[in-house]
Amino acid sequence: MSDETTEELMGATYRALCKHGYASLRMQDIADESTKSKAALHYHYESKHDLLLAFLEHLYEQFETEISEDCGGDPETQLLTFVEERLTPREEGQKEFQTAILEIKAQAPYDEAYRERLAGFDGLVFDRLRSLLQAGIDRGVVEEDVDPEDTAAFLAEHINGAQLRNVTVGAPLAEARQRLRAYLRREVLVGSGAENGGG
Amino acid sequence: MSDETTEELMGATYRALCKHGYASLRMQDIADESTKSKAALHYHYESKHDLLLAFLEHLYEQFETEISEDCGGDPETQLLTFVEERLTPREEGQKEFQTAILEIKAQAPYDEAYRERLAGFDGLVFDRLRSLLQAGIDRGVVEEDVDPEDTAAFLAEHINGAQLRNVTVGAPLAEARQRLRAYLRREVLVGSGAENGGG
DNA sequence: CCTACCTGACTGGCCAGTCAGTTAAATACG
DNA sequence: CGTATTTAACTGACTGGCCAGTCAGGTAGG
Repeated sequence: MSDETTEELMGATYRALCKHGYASLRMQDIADESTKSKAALHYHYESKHDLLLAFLEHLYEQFETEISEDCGGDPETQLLTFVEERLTPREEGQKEFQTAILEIKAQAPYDEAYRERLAGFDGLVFDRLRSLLQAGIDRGVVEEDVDPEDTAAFLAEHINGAQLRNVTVGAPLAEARQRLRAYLRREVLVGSGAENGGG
Repeated sequence: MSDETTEELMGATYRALCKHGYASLRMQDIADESTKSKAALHYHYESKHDLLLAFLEHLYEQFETEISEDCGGDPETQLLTFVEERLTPREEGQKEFQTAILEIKAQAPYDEAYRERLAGFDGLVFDRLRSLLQAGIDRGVVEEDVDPEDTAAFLAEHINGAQLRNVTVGAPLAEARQRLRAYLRREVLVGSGAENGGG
């Protein structure tokens, strides 16, 4: 299959997921977002499941590239930016897409292949957080008693939770972002936290 | 419909959800867990969706009762217990059930009725956390600069995230529990946190 | 004329929901 | 009291729509 075709089908899958979500996604929906027919999808991919796995793989590679790009500024800014970026919808349809991904996450326990791909994403986020925290400690902008491993996991959890709570009950992401920023400044970053005001 | 029948069908729905999850739950699966036939379910409930809503309602009432029961001990213990209880599978099949609920949460954006029920659960947890924090402040076991509203939301988010990350990528709940406990002791509770050890 | 790519039409399985009864218990009636 | 009638609670068999996946071709480039 040509790179062009791959790219088109991955794009169509993205758009279809945004429009319809995962649970009610039909092969026809993906075909409708592309210039190809439903049968063409089955020509290129063995099954719907197979296509979705390829899509996750594709997404992983995109994310991997993207995540290593935005390396501008000091660790403090980078950490704040990275964390808040996870909680800020950027493009059109980003929110719908997050929801679709959440649906896939909820399927992970029933599907090892999904689980593996999703573990990849989580690992990327976790590693990034950990290395930013470590860099922060090395340069003295992150508190010395912060354990990068623990804190990275804590942050990864919290980002997940904020997204989930936003999707589930409509809790505003902006507020979750503020709370997490406050946490970072108070607990993690040097020079703006609790040690300033004792009470 | 008799209370007995209601109870049986709600129980059957619970067991079926544990066994099959939400996405691949069939009316037949629920019937199989009860002494009734599939047609009987349709006799009592207008549709599958209707039955599931009734189930969520039932669950809400159970949870509401349960949550107001465990009112033993000081606010500190209660807070720690409550938070950690959310991150500790109790009964058989609790984990599977949490997964099924997560699947429903992921459907909330497409289904207002689900969203309302789930907002109810979230509200129950949030209110409990907030009042425990307030009680803690009043009795001097929770730091005075803690905002009960913000911290309750932060905790609710974090609990959601820990569960999600556990289900999605198999991150151990026990570790998430420890991290959250550490957070509470360090940031929220008086007398065991950062102010003890400066370096 | 062969291969890669693609299509419209079709098929088979799945499953929510329906329907035409059946049973048993309650209620009315002589 | 015994018998007729109604009603609630069911059941097994069926139906109709949906959709992933198939297939018998078609077309264009090498």
